[in-house]
Amino acid sequence: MQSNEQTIIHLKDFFKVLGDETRMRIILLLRENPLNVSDIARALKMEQSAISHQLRVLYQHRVVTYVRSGQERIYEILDNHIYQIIAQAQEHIEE
Amino acid sequence: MQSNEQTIIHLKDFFKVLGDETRMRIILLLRENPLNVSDIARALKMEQSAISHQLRVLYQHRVVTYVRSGQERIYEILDNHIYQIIAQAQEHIEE
DNA sequence: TGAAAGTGTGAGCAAGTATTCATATATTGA
DNA sequence: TCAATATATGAATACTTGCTCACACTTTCA
Repeated sequence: MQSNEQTIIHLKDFFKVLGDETRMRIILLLRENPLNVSDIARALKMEQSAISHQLRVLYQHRVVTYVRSGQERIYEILDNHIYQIIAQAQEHIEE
Repeated sequence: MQSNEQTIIHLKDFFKVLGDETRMRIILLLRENPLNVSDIARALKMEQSAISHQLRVLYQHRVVTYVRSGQERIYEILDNHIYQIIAQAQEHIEE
């Protein structure tokens, strides 16, 4: 396991993205299936704007991507590998 | 993979702890071997107080523990499983 | 007992961040 | 083209957080 300066920055940035309740909820929600912004907002009972802001963070950090469908954007997880990490964290927590 | 309210809170809290540069440095530093507070501060070129504050966060979240040795506290990682999670995150990032 | 060394801790401050509000942009369909 | 719908975005604000400073606490040893 390497741990130079760049790696450390990338690691903490990655974990920081997961270290927010709203973003974590979005990630877990998208495990079921892709959803558009309004559906996510409704599911989490939050404003569309707040979700949109967080989706941007997730997009910029390559956690999610989206496909257009008319005027909607259907967001989905870019790489399901992230759920392995979350599952491992969950195991770790439950000890 | 379960994802009720409590689980989500625990997950984001766990990731939030890892989502800080200083704490990540400490964690990676302690992979080599246990260290006391002064040594950690010296290694990271930071003030003892700042390290002490962060060690408390790591301790409260059960990432590290310590043994007394005279007036020193030798900190060590509580569960090495955490390095598996970090390694997986690193793989994820490098894609 | 008293000084020294190692560490912990509370207050304060500066920087970062998540949300809301208002509004802009983009797409569709009439 | 124009209204309606979906989403994005900038500004403002409240909240969080990491660090420093000053000092308290603890242990050791002379």
